[in-house]
Order: sequence, then C-alpha cells, then structure tokens
Amino acid sequence: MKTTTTIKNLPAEQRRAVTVEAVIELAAEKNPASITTAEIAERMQLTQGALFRHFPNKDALWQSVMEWVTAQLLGRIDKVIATTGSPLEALELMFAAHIDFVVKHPGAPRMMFAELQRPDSTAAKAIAQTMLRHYSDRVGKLLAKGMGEGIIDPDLDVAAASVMFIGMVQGLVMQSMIAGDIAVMLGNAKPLFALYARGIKQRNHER
Amino acid sequence: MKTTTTIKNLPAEQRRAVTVEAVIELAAEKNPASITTAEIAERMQLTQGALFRHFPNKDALWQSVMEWVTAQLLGRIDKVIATTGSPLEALELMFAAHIDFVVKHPGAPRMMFAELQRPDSTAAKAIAQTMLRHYSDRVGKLLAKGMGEGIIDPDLDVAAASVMFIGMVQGLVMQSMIAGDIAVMLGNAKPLFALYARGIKQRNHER
DNA sequence: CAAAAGATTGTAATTAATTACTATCTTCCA
DNA sequence: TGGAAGATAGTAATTAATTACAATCTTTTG
Repeated sequence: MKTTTTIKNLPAEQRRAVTVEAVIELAAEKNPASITTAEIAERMQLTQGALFRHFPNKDALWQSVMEWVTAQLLGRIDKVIATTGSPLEALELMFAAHIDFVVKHPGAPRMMFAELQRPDSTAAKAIAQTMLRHYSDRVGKLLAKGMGEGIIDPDLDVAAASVMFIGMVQGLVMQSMIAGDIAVMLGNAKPLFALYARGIKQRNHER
Repeated sequence: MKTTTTIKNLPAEQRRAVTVEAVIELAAEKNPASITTAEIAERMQLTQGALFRHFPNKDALWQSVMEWVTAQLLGRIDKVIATTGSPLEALELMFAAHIDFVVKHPGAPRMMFAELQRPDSTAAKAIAQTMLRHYSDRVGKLLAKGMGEGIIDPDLDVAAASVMFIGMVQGLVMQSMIAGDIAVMLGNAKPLFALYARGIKQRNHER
C-alpha cells in the first residue's frame, strides 16, 4: 500500500496547483511578502530548485496564486447571485460566501492586500486590482437593482455603500488578526450585515 | 548658506525621530515587510551602518515606529473626543481625524496591518494590538454614551458597530490602493460616515 | 508485448546579490 | 579636546535562480 503523505513526480499542472495551495497556506501564517521559495518547497516536501521547473520565476507563481484567488472568490459569489432573487438577500448570501471563503483560506485576503501594496506594476498586482473592481461592480449592481425594486433607499450613495461592503470584510479580517483567531469572523458576520442592511434599506414614509 | 536638504550630525533623539519618519514614508510606497535598513539609510542620506548607532536592531526601530503611530493616532482622536459633546458628532470627527491622519501618513495603516500579520510575538506586534484595542474601546464608549442619550439605537450590537467603524477606514485604504491615489479617501469619507450614522441612529417611534 | 528512446520531474550543489549587523577609523562640535 | 555621530569596510546568513545529473514516466517501435 502507500497512503502517501508525500507524492512525487506529479504531472506539471497538478504540481502547479499544489504549489499555489501551499502558498495560500503559508500566507495564512505569515506576511505573504516574506514567503520564500525555500519555505514553499519545504511545505511541499520538495527541493527549492524544483519549483522553478514549473514556474519561470517567483512572480509567475504569485500571478498563479492571484488567479486562483480570483477564480475562487468570484466563482462562489457569482453562483450565489445567480441563484437568488432578492438583491438584499443576494447581498447577504454574497457576504456570507465571502466570509466562508476567507475562513477556509485566511491567506487569500492577505495575499490580496500584499499585492495591492506593491509599488511596481506586476501582473499579479493587476489581477488583484481587476478582481476587486469586479467585486465592487457586483455589489453596485445589486444595490442598483434593490433601489429599482424599492427595497433600498433611492438616495443611497452606491459608491460609499460598496466601499463599506468591502470594508466590512476587511474589518472582520482585522478583528481576527487582533484576536489571533480566524473563527471570530463567523460570530460577528451576521450582526454586521444586519447593521449594514439597516443603513441601506428603504424606510417607510408614513408620518 | 545651506538651506539644508541634508542635515548631518543630528543629536541622537532627533535622529531617531527622523528615522521613524523615514520608515513611515517608505511604508507608503511599498510593503513594510520589504523595507530594508539600506533603503531607510538611503532615504535619510545616511550610511546603513549608522542606523545601528541609534537602534540596537531592526526590531527596536520597528517598535519605535509603532509607538509613533500609536501616539499620533490615539492622540488626535482623544483630543477630538475631549472637545466634543455629542457622541455621534464625536464619532464623525474621530472618523475624520483618522482619515486625515491616514491621508497625511499612508504608511501608518500599512505598518499596522503588516505588524498584525507577523506570526511571532514581537514587541511591535503587541503595540499594534493594544493600540487597536484602545481604538475599539473609544468607539464602544461613544456608542454606549449615545445609547444612553437616546441618540443611538438601544438594540445596536456595539461589537459589530465597532468592527464596522474600523472596517470603514480599512475599506477606504483598500479603495485608495486600487485607485493608486490616496486622495480618493477624502471624497468618500463623508457619505460613508453618513451611511454608518444611518445604521446606528435611534429611529422615531411614531406610527 | 517489451525494450529502447525520449520527455518530464526532481535532486543536490552552486551562483551572485542582498540581508541585518559589526568592528574600526574619521569627523564634527560644544 | 573628548565624546558623540557618521563613514568605511567588513561579516555570516539568506535570497531567487541556475547548473549538471538522476529518477521516473510516456511514447515509439521491432
């Protein structure tokens, strides 16, 4: 038999996938900017040089990581939006899906933030930027739809409401980093969205 | 004459202060975790080795930086709180003061975030954590006071409202990083707080 | 079907550059 | 003039990337 803690001679595509996962894992434990190729290799039970058989350089690896994060997050979110009628409910499920993803992969938001901080204009950074733009678009569209349906306050500042939506996630990430415990996000997610909903909802005009 | 682009032979205390400022400046331009002592020295027109005449090691320097950020931010905020009667108005001015500080020193929030991400428990990280706890306390106290005065919804989840307050700042920082322009924060600050206020305010009970 | 030929994946060692930090000499100025 | 501040020139360790070589998988072909 061979229950295989370590798998060697993986086909290239598979090895690349495993490498990306290893980076996400490491990003959960330390500042992504400080992750070395040696650490990645060690985590995968591989020699450092072997990494460069699958990625021409470190930047290319980081680009793959950002593509993975983008596909994962936008994929989950779009699935939720597609299967939900009410825009307000969609926003709530979208928020929950995002939190769920971040709890499962705490390294993902850290990678995002680290990439956005880079001064140069690398491919990885560009991916992170477009991803967030798409994310913001999704929120904006749902808000606009809700305004059309009379559920959301017609005087709402959509840009501000989008910033606040992303800020909520970021605030939870921050809180979990202070607490040193990722799970605290789950407990605060629901009341947080309730507060958000209270701010954007249309009010009764009876007086 | 000598209009002093470069000032040499500064007294130790002054040199330390200038060094901290240089780090904050660099942190605005790149990931704080990637800042090297050589870069800091270059920015100050000093040789790299000279830095270690004023700081025993890099960690000590980073600790000083975090102490500076703490003193600056909490200082500004406490001044605002002390000179404002209404808790809701105090929250708004506190938010404005925070944004103003971040716009003037974009490196500050990045240093905070980078410190919180560290896996080890350094002195600098501890300072960052306590700072955020104090910050959260200030918000919580103001919210509680507002609830007592009947201005803020008595059923409000104070913890969630605190997370959202910090999240707003973080969201604006994120937005400015996408845009690559720090000043966008100023334009979105006011509508953002208005949305926040709408979520936490006490409602009229006439019906 | 089996063995040779080729391609793929991985190892171990080494590279030049960069890192934080130090020892020693020089300059400044109170 | 003597102590503080900076310059100069180092150190050992770590970094991403490259090398020559070996193991292993896949394809071809007699």
